[in-house]
Amino acid sequence: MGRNLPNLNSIRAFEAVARHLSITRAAKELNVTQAAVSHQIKALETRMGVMLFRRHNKGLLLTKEGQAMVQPMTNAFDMIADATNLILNNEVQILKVSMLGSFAAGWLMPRLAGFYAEYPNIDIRILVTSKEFDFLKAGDVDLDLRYGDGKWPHVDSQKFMSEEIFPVCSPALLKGDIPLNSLDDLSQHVLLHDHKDIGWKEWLDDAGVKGIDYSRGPGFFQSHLTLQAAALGHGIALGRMPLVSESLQRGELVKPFDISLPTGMGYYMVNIDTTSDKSKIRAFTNWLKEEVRIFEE
Amino acid sequence: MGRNLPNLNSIRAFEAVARHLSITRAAKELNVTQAAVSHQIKALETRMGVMLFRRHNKGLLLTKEGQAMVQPMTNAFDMIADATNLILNNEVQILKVSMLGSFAAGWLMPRLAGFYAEYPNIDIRILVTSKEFDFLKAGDVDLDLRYGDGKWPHVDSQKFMSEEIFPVCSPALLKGDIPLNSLDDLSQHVLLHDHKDIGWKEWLDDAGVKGIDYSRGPGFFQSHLTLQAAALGHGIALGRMPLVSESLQRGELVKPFDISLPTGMGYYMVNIDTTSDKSKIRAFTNWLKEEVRIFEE
DNA sequence: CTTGGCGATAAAATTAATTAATTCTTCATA
DNA sequence: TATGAAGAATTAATTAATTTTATCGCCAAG
Repeated sequence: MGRNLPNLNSIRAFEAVARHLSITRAAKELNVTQAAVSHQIKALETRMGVMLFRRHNKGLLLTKEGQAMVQPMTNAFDMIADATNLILNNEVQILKVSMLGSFAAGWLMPRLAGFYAEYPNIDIRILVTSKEFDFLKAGDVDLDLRYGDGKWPHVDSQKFMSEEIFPVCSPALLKGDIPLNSLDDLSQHVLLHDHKDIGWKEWLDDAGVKGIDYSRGPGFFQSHLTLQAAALGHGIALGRMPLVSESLQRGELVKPFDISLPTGMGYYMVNIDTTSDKSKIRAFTNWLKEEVRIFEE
Repeated sequence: MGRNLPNLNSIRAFEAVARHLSITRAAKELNVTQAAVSHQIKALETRMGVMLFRRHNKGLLLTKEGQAMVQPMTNAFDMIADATNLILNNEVQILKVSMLGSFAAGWLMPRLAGFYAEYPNIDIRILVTSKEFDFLKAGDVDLDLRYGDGKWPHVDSQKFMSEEIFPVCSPALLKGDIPLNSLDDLSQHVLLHDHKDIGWKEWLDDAGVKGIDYSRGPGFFQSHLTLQAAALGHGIALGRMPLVSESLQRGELVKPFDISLPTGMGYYMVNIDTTSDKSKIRAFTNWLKEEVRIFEE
């Protein structure tokens, strides 16, 4: 059906300008600059070979040709919007994603509202896993956000974030009696440990700090508890980067030094349900990658 | 009216694919590659968070969601196309353009069909001028395509093509008894002259040919007659580039050498009617510039 | 087994859209 | 009249979106 459609984006711009009779206001509605809309209108007029607006003292007026276009275009766009919204509102998709609780609480959850706003038809169900994803119970999960080194045989994974570690402590500790200005001051403080492979030893080595007994201080079996202890001012913990994001954001923890060390570990997306309906998964993974991009810049 | 419209180009691609139930056929209709349409569909599905087609062994099938979208989208695009065509077919614009007859015949006319095809609502009326455009009678011309050096005081002109000169002769002459292989062979031939400032002397100087009496041979008062004489095999003329374009195209004349000399003269667009309805003028001048671009590449 | 048709994909290239920074116009007001 | 404010137009540059090219994989028909 060889229709001879004009450029649809120009038409959209035209329709908005015609409703407002103002390029500036149309630009606001379309969330672009006034210049962008002006360009679109000019291009459309050139392509049609007809002026659509009469430029006037105060504002614009539609020409006869412009007049004739407004109503059909408005109707057409309403139609498109209605059909789209029907699907976006009625067809709620459920996307089941598994991940570590620490990742959910420390990084993902606070961002998820943005996803809901952008994809009102996709409902994310978070399944919290303890350590490694249990393949045997994988039947009802679409996507796994997995922590590790990416070396899982026969698993098609895609990295989306790298882990980094750096010291964190409560802001009160910084203002306390014991100074924490130089790296050497660390020796005066309690070091809090978690039970991960890369820890204080590696960070101190990387930072070039010598003569500190990196093994002293209490250890916790969950990173979460270590961070809590740090937030309570009990000492200095090694924060892990996506995980401490929220605590830093809220000011519960601060970064006394700006030296951070990649641990070689990271977060990976693993597609579990390889059957149909890839679109909801793509929608989520694209959004996730974009959030990471923003987070890291 | 903050509608939440999806990307309109994807929607157009979707509508075409849905009608054909084939990406390849839709791509043909849209005059793009199959890959382009595939990308658009994927992007739309991702953005909607819903699969619109079920990929099948043979061809595609619409999903429930896809089904729901087709009819409204088809209607919407029909509406847009109808409104557009109404203007394009009913509102015929007349654009009056003046130019030298030699330019019209030698370059513009054969291309004009392309303009009519692209802008069915704009009717070009060509007014042939003899030498210089007569400003006193300018009232009923929108645009002047003027030949010269561009130095017209108080005239807002924009160059769109440069003139170049080079020898041309009839193809029969090349096959004749007198050879025309090297520049020196020119001395064996009749040189045909027109009455322009830059001519055989300048071209021969530029080509580094010495010892040829550049003034011998008959002269004609109109370039057109000079070229006609050359086409009849009466000798070798200096062709001027936009003007001999058609004769070269049709094979009436050929270029024995590949040395061409810019004369410093050229063709300029001069806006005469500065009042309203710039769009038809822009449509024509944009098209003209594009034709020149294609011509010169 | 091959072959051919069709869709998906990745990377690169090309186009189109957008912005930032001005400029131009047209009043309204000092 | 100046002067300034508000909105549209413009230009050049940048950024984003689209398209292509080339290739792969799948499946069905020979």
